[in-house]
Amino acid sequence: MKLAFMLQINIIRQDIDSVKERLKIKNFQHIELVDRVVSLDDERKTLQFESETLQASVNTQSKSIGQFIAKGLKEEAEQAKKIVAANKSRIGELQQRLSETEAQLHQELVKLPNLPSTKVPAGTSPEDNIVEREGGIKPNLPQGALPHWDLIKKYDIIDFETGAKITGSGFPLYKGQGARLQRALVQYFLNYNIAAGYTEYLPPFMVNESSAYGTGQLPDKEGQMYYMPADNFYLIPTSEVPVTNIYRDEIIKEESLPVKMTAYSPCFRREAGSFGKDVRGLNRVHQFEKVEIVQLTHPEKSYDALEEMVNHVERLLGTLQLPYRILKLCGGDMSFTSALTYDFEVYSAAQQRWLEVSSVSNFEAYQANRAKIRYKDGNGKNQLLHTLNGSSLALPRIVACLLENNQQTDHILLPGVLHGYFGSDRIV
RNA sequence: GGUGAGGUGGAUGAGUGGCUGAAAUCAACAGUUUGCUAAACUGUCGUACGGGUUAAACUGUACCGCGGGUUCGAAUCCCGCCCUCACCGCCA
Repeated sequence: MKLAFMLQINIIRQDIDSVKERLKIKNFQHIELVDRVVSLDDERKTLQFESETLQASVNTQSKSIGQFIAKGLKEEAEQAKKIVAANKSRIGELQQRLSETEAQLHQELVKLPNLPSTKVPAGTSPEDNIVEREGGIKPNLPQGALPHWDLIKKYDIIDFETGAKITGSGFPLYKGQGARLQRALVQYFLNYNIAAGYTEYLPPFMVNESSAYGTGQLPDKEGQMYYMPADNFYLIPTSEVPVTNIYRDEIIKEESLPVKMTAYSPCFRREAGSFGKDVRGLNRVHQFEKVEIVQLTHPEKSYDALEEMVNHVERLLGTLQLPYRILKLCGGDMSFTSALTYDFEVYSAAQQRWLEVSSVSNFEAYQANRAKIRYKDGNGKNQLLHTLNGSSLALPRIVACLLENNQQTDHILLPGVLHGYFGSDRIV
């Protein structure tokens, strides 16, 4: 971690003004951090230079002490020891200040979010997102159509009340056909990703602090993750965290790129402070199932990979026959770590609103810098690669839409691709 | 949870206080040889942060799991922690 942040400061120093400009596009509120970070880095360099120069002379002296002793020149040895002792106390002070400065620099640096790509539109709220395209057909629901929170009761497939009894609100208890539908969707999504060349992983569902820093959840999302103090572990908010960290501190052969990985995991999110119909039913829960795709790519190929991933998710949504739209997020709505993000939303016909079901992002070198994920280039130099990820897909809102959009008077029809996995063409 | 062994460069693996940023072997890369492949031979071959340079060259410091300590000097000695492996206990 100590080494990695050094790389980022050099990128900032190359063009301080443009860094500030791009942070403004991201609606970042503390632009002054950039200047602070640069001046801390100046201080660091000065201290380091002075301390290392002194250390070099100490090292030379120490060698000569060894030689004096070997030749039996006691007087000279004692003399040299005195000089060394004087220098060492000075080095001690410098080192002290240096490590304080480094700690401050690191502390400030990790507060800086990723820079948005030049393709990102300015904006501060979801209204400023740009609709790239829409697909699928919105259904005309019959009179008396029910929202999913009523449908799940009607068919007895998800029990929020008992989930709340067992754990708390936002922890759904899936039952019978509801549980089976979860399993069917996970299976289908994984197989779909594997067919596109992704390697399947089943990762740990808790991560340590280094992993959480590596992908940028810390320090930004501290408090949004469930934390286990006894072991200093975090429950994962997405399998992006463990999966990307598979390659933390690794150097990958260039010819092995891109690395394509997929994983199912439950996701745990505290999501404090929301209420009302935004969080009703499956719209927002503390634990949910998700299948994720992650790519590690050559820096020059990452935007091609992003497009490929967007198309991949779009086709997947198409097979579910749900009406969807793709948004390019504006600077202010993007995550801390992202350089460019496309959100996928499906249309929830009974609620008559769009629900986010996937978010596909290019992090460029931001995560790679933190997690020290590199490849060796043609000149034998280690270079940061680019990381990307996306949901394919998050289950709850998909389920909400499947239920609402396909409801009939006494059953719910499922799309054809799920029949085999679910073992039936309908929920009854 | 208990006991024991161990963590050294891409890999294997030497190294118990200065001549060790680290032997040797393998892998990798470059070259020579070779009809091709193979083999043989020669050379290169860790990382990070500084100084220096148009860029190099060159040069300083640190790093042998992590963090402290002893010493003029630590991979090597001491303390704490983490991890891995083995066996035992418990257990899905």
